[in-house]
Amino acid sequence: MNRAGPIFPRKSALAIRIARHLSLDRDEEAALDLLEGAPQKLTPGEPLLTAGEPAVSLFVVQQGWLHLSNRLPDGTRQILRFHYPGDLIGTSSIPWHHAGATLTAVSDCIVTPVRKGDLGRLFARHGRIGGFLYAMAAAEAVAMGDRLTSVGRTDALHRLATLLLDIRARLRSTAGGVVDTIELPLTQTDIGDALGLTKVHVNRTFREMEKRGMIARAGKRVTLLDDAALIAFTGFVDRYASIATDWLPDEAGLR
Amino acid sequence: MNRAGPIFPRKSALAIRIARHLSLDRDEEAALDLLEGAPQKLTPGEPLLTAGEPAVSLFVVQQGWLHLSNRLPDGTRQILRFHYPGDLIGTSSIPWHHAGATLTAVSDCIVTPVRKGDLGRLFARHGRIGGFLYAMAAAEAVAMGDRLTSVGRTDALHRLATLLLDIRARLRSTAGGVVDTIELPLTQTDIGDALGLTKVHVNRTFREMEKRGMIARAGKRVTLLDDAALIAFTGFVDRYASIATDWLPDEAGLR
DNA sequence: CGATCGTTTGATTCCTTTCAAGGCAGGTGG
DNA sequence: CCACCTGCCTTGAAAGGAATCAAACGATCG
Repeated sequence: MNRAGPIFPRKSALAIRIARHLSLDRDEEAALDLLEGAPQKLTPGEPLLTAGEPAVSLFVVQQGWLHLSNRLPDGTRQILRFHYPGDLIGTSSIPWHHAGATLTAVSDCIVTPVRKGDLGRLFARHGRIGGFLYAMAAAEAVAMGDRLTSVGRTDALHRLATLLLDIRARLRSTAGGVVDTIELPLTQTDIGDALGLTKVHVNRTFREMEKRGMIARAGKRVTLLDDAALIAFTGFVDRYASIATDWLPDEAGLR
Repeated sequence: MNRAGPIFPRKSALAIRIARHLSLDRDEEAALDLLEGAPQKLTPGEPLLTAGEPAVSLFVVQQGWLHLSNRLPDGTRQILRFHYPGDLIGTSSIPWHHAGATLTAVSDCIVTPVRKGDLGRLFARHGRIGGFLYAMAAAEAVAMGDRLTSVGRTDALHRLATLLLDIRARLRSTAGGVVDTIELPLTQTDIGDALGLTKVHVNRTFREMEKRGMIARAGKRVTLLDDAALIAFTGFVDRYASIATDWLPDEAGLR
């Protein structure tokens, strides 16, 4: 890797994702090209934005994983969701002047800032893109609802299995191809904080899954051994496979 | 009440909420006036939209409460959030052609439909309103994150206290005035499904809160006895108090 | 090579569930 | 007008899943 400058596609991962769902006209493409600022690198564990802190920008993930978390008065933490390349993150600071939750890098990351004012202009001038971002946010809300369901109503085995399927589904939606082995940059503590479990119990649950032949592990690498069985076991629904845009007018319909 | 036709403000509760945060020009007001279809009544327990069902419309809550829920293969239910007047609901069916979760009336309700295509045109032509809807969705996502944190990381007493504060905060943001007594249309089973607890334990937790002098109950009416103490106890943050719109261009800035 | 962070394992405790059943209020039908 | 049903609230006893407490082990790092 070249240290002199960021190496990632000239096109933003967000622009690529949008273009995959929406056919953009010249104006819209130009607006997206000007949206993001200079790329920024993060190392594992580095906070990008802390809850309560003033926030003037959102960010686009270009490379790496991050997570969004809350901290309780007693110090315990809940991880709300994980973010992957192409995600527009820091949306929790849109409705207020301060960040509503904390963003932390999980792996080495590259992100690009989007000033809130610029996002506002994008919404005002290129509403179709705004509509797509709205749909993306809606899909993410559904995914968070699935997590809440998992945490609120299922035991540790189901929660962990669902999380693994969920992570795999997102990696697939980015990577394109079929992924069946996951390289997990997460510690068992992180996983526990995402699932509402202690790290000790996460560990026991991993072992239980191995013993049952649901997964195989090698270091940080996890392989899902029987897809169909896991999906049947958890009732998992992939929310990332696609996002409908037919409810948005096509270019002509803009009038 | 007059049965001949719906009795609620000519103005939609959504338009009122938007206008409270954003100063609308004539065009935008007109667009909002045409957005919603004929009002529809619901009785308690009546489903408005069921997960998996094809969905062509969202809805605006004009009166009453509803909840959004998921059901697991084994029949258990998780309530994801409650909806109140002024909320745009059914957004979980935006990214797909089918509803992503189930909407059910909690009390007597009046809702008005918004066709997805009409919402799409609103986004494309009146992007500032789209931006506001995006901010509203972001605030709701943060609130759901708070719920997830509560369910994943706190015990029954904290969860219930937080829920009561949350419900009270939303009623206040609608009702305007100071509300300290809540008229709960929810059964203890509903509350359990929202908090990831059994109805039995919800009951014991209510009693415990009474015993500790945190609340008083009379039928379905709950009174929060010591605000400051409850807020300190839970670390509750009111996410509904306000929504920033200064990141959106004002009318002039539209260009 | 000590130090630190993360994983693993065991023993015990505890919060919540499960199972069971009585009580109460509102609605229905005779 | 009242017996009867049904849904919801309430309470008790026992069982269970996960947390807590404790400690050993392994790997990475300066």
